[in-house]
Amino acid sequence: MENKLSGLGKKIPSFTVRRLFLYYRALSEFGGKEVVSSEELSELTGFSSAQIRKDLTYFGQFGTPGRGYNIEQLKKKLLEILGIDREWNVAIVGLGNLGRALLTYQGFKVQGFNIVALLDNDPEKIGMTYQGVVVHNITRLKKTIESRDIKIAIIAVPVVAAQGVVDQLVASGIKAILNFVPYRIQVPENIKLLNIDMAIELGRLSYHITHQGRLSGESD
Amino acid sequence: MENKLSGLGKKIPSFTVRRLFLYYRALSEFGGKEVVSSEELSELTGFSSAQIRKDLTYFGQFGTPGRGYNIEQLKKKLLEILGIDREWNVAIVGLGNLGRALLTYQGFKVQGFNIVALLDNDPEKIGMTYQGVVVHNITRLKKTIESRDIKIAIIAVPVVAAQGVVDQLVASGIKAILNFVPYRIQVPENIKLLNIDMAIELGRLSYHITHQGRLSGESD
DNA sequence: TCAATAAAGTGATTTAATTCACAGAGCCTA
DNA sequence: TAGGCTCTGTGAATTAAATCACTTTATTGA
Repeated sequence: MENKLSGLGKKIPSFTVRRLFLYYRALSEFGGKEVVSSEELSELTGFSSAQIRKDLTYFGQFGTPGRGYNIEQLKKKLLEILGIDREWNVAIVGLGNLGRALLTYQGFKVQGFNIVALLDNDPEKIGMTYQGVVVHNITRLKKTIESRDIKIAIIAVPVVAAQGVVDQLVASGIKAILNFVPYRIQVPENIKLLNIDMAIELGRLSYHITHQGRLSGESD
Repeated sequence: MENKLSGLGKKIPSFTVRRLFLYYRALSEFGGKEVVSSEELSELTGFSSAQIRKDLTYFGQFGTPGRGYNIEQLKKKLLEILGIDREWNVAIVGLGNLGRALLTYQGFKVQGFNIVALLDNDPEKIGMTYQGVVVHNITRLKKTIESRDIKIAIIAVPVVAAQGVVDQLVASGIKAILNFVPYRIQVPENIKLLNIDMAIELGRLSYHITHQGRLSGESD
């Protein structure tokens, strides 16, 4: 248990990581105050104060009993824990409407995710520049990923191309993939794959409307 | 317990609803076969066969012991359960890059979600037509939502505008909102709000890379 | 018509996540 | 500098979800 910050030895619930990010965001909206209690952070984020305290203690003891948490210090710790105390080079593969929209999404840059490479297989797009970044032929994927030290890729290609692209990304040394393709992609277990599937979410919404008024206990 | 299909009386886990959608998608990829067992569906979706059976029995008994599930019949049931056995009118509020990309996303239409209204407050955009749909001034929100019988809205506006837009949507009788704005929006509890927060997901990816090799038990 | 078999359905168990509730640590005031 | 107060940190209890493992039921072939 040498290094508390790493969360070594304990199993961190997946939801804890999500929440840490939201704590960070909430803290960033604070102005003026120096210290915040778990109770105040609870009101701001909607999570229970007990949960906030427990989430934080997975990684160490950051608070002062009787006082609360020093805001700047806690923000710094959260940045470290989440690994966003640095910049990341990111590639987008697939420059259809969604891929191009993601490229312009400001939320990424703010958090230090820089989109430094674009890849597509459409001859019309190869060579074009979007937001100052040139589109390369997907055949140059490995070279691009390696030379720019890219660890994170966002994919927004057609379903039929998705698994092939991912296989190439994995072979190129990518570590994490954000997948917008509505398809169950396979990756080796040392690679982190997160899926954003908008169709599922719409399905959940229509489920909810359809079952309104009944206790169908869907949360989140 | 009159109507099993509605899930009345039981509490349905939120993840069950997600999975039902994925079962439906998997079944749709089947060709030729008439019947499928929970074991086969398990291989196709990655969820355990026991979980699949349990998920389905929340809504009734659809299978035949010793045989499996009739594919066409099960697909039909899943459509009903999810409420996607019909078409939904959907509005997009906010036509920045993301909003426009969502408009062209084919995945929506395929599942019967028709984007029939676009709303923005930018004079440059009002009156323009995207994908055959005219952009209306957001001041006409209520009128638009009501006249087109829109129950679902997708919002992709700037953070500062988000809560205000949602309040208007709620006042207009919307039932469900898919929110792409990285902000914790408040809604009355009879309204379903789902958030897609891409920054959180990137945060999770960088967390994972940063803590690689340690047991930090993040799943999904 | 009757095994044998295959797979659904489901109560019991296990595992994971959240909440509870309180002991103890640091701060402030008199 | 003691005493009260506040709020963290954390085991214990609870709740929720997933898995296990057994029972039941339909089907098929002899």
